[in-house]
Amino acid sequence: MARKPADQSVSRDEIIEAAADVLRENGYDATTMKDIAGRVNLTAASLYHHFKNKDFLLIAVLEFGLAQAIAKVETVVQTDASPQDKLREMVHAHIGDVTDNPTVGAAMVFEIKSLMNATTAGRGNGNRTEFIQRRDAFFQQRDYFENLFRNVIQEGIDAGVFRKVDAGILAKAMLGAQNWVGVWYKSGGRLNGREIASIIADTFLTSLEK
Amino acid sequence: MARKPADQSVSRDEIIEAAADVLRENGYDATTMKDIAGRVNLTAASLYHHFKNKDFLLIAVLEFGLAQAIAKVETVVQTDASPQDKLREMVHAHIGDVTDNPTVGAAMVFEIKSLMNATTAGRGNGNRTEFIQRRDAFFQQRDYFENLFRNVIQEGIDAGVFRKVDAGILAKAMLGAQNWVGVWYKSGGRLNGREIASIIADTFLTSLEK
DNA sequence: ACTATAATTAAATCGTGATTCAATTATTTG
DNA sequence: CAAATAATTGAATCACGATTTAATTATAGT
Repeated sequence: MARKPADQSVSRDEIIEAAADVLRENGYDATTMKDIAGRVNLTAASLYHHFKNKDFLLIAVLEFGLAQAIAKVETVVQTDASPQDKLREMVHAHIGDVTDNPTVGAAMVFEIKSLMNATTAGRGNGNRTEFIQRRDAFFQQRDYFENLFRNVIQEGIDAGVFRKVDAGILAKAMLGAQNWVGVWYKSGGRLNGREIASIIADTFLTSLEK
Repeated sequence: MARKPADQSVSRDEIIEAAADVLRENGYDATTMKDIAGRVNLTAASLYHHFKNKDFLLIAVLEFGLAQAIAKVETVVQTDASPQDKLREMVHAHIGDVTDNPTVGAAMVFEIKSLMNATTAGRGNGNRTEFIQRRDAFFQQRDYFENLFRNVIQEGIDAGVFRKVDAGILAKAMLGAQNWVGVWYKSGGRLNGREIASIIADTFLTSLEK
């Protein structure tokens, strides 16, 4: 009943993934610290060694998921492919991320709500301001992610290869459709992630054709 | 401290709308029965006269919102307009619903999660089965709603006015984009609901052109 | 080896919030 | 109007779950 030997020790990242799992299944409030701890054979109390409180654990999960999505999409953006090809690959990257990591995918849709309303009432309150900052930073990252799409769309328009549309709304529509996949997707269904991505990418690219 | 005179009396529907409001702001778990009751000048205890428990109140809100959306979209479907015009109007109906009733709109996205995980642990348990039924029925309605879109898309394909696409996925993509509007839309923003609907309808219709 | 630091835990706090109860007043029905 | 029903409420219950604390063992640094 104390520190576990090195090989049974649990890392911060392992906790985050476990938390994402449970969150996916139960949602923030329905998920107890004990549930999360259980997944990695720890007790609830142990989690407090790694995270200040439940809110911070939640935000860590979301940051993790978003960072991953951004990373994948960014590599595509940095390519020197045509706007069409870039956008197509970005859709694949995002949907691929969402489908083969449904755990995080759904969380990104559902739990942001919990994030906005997070209390961080934890008695100690210097936390509160720190939390607010992390949360705001998170939402900025969300915007950044969305802008990756918006910018490529705009690039295409400026380059004359895309029809002239409202890039901002288009980007939001795309993210809506793509995020939603994380909600309804079930592995083993009629189509796999790649196929779904193809159809959705095709839908928007066709719409953008001049 | 007992029954209020007729004019101050609160109806079941008023409670549902108040609940939708609070839910929109705080999310299911963060919303207390007291919060909801407060909105209509009742006490938490009073709510139990109208709803068996919190879960049933939640489902009542969602049923209400979905029924409303379905009603609007259905009237368009029954029209004898062309698939193109029908689909355009359906998008307007849905997004219009979501934007001028954001309260319910966001709930439809976020709270279904709470619904799936609803406990209805209420000691009395004959409730449980009843709840399961209501919940299943609700999800069937969701499917029905989605199919309204799917069917019109398919009609268009069959009639040769739409490009041949996977109607099922298209419908999901559309609903994803449209539902998402309820999440980011703020009245007073750059565009109003009608304008947003136009852009999104245009996006998908263009994509479906032969 | 020895000391400081890290990781864990069992057990104790502490609130909060859903639900239940018994009592009370308004409406409705016959 | 009397009885039955509806709508409400304040005051208990009752659990559960986040967080804190003090103690304990493993590792790392020197």
